[in-house]
Amino acid sequence: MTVTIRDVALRAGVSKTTVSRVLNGRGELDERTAERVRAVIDELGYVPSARAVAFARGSTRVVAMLLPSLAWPWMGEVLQAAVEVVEDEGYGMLVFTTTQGDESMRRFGAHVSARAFDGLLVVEPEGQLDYIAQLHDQGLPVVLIDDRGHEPRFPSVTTTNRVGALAAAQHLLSLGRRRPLVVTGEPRFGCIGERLAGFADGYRAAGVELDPALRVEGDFTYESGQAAAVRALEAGLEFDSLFAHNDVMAAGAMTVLRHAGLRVPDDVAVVGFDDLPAAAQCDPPLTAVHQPIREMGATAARMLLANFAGDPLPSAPTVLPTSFTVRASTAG
Amino acid sequence: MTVTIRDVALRAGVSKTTVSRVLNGRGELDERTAERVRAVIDELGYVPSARAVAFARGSTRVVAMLLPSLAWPWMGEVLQAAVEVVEDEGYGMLVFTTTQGDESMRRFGAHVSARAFDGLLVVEPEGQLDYIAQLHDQGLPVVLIDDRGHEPRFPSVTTTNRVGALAAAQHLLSLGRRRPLVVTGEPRFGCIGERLAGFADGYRAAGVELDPALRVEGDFTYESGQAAAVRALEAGLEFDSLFAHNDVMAAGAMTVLRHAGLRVPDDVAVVGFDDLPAAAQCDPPLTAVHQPIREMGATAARMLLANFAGDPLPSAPTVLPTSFTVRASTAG
DNA sequence: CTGAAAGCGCTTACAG
DNA sequence: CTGAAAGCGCTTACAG
Repeated sequence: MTVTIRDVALRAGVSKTTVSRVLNGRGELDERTAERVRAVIDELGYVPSARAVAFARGSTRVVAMLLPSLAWPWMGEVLQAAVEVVEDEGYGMLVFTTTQGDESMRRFGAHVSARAFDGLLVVEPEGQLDYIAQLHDQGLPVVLIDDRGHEPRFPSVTTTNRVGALAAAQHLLSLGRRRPLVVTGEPRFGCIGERLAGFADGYRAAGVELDPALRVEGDFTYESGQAAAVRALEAGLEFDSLFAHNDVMAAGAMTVLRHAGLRVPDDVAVVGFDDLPAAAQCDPPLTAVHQPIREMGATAARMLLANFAGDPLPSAPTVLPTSFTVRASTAG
Repeated sequence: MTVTIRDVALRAGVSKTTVSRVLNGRGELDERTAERVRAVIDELGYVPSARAVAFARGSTRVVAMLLPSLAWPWMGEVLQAAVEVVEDEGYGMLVFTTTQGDESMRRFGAHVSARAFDGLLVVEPEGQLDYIAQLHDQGLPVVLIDDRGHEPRFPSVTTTNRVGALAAAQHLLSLGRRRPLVVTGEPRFGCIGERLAGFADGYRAAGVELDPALRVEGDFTYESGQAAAVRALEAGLEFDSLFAHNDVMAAGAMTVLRHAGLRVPDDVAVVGFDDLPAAAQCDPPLTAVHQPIREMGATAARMLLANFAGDPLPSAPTVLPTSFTVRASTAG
């Protein structure tokens, strides 16, 4: 049989109330009594039932994270970072993915309604931003990890897309590259506009107006990076560098460039965005704007936990700075 | 105020018992009564509290997964597959990682003791196989997803390492490659022995005894794949093909080969193991033994859920077959 | 077919 | 400093 608070109370000769107090360090209590209770707890190997505590307290000590497919490397990174923070506080992390579309959301909604967790972390909630906002308005603590520039009406953590892209421009300029091909993500995302603007800012500051023809749209996939490079080459575009809006497209593009006989970085210097671990494993290793993915996940989780402890969630987005990692794809 | 079973009972003019019955479809009940109760449930938007149900039933409808860092691509795949299965049954998935070593295990142990979930999925429990076995012996439903050949004393799902490696050998032989360099993982893992044996089997069947000198040890990382290739080249080893015990080492090795002026597949045909999505994004795209990672995750999750429903967990490992994916790294 | 009542294992005013 | 008692919101024998 599993030991309960009652067993401990009986054995220690105190009330359950007292045991509960030493467990939670609440209320003044005679240090000797506490000592005795602790001894019994150890002796019996007593651990409070998570179910009973959750029920009695009305909170679960569990936070949920809603994200698209975990099969994307970016997701593993944020999740990992958030899990670590949450675990440190003894909380559990419940994960939900949206790979099944509406069906996923229906299932997720059931857990929300059942109040199966105390707070929520969200990543890339394409199409359900309104639903999430509604949950937030209904009182569920929510923090969005906003890598797509959604700028929602509820708490979020994001990064400096514009400044990051500016750094990419400055780096390429410092290498004398004045005709960069830009491989963008889907323009409907706010971050794409920011990255384009920041990049243009950098060139404009050096007196270079970017040629709109040197812009190809991708969709963040490897294949779209390849396709973008193919289109640019077939169109006979002339470029001495390439700035892709994520690492993966940069990698796809580099493969195409190499097969076309172009050398990276000699003929084309390449810069990515994200700086995931795989960036270092490209050939050549990829220079990239470093997005603080882990910090974003950890910060969002910390905000949520602080909120449980009584701190209000900041209404303005929390912005974490990008940095810039130089590797062989630009640094010969 | 959130609506409870009491509100529904009152409004429908029945007892809480009856409401509970229509909720759980248990016991015979007048269809008209049930209909009326359902109407009230809809009207009030009633959803049973997950906390209260878990407490009353003594089970949580949550399964946990313990895995090493989520930052490894393999992990995202298994997790994703398991999450989908679990979500389909309305269960939640709690994730724990072991990136913090003993501290992680201590925290995880606290959740186990608190009976915070009904069953456990484990991946690569290096060093804590005994602890997990102990949990299993104490009655916690556990399934190991065994990609490392641990062959534990409790339920597990694994794949055909030996047969997979055999297929790699046959493929290389069909290409006329008789001097394969083998880049292994750490030999302490059972799967490595099996992959070596299966590969040797294939060659032996063709009358070729593999040269033990043509074996270099790696540790499953990209860098170790590079290092292995460097060592082989520096040692002046002659090989016309390369079989790496995972994709990532194959990718690392390919980079080194290319920089050494060797062409893949013309000079060296390369085969990996795992066939993660990234294999298709190598240059050239990587031929690989396909490990059924997703099926392994899904199967393990299904076994656990079936066990909750009363099915016994199989005592022998459940073995899922590998397949073989041919791409340009061997198929010029 | 339906309900009253006990029970799941804690926490938390309230009283002393 | 400590305890008796109510309460959290369900499920489940048991009785009818």
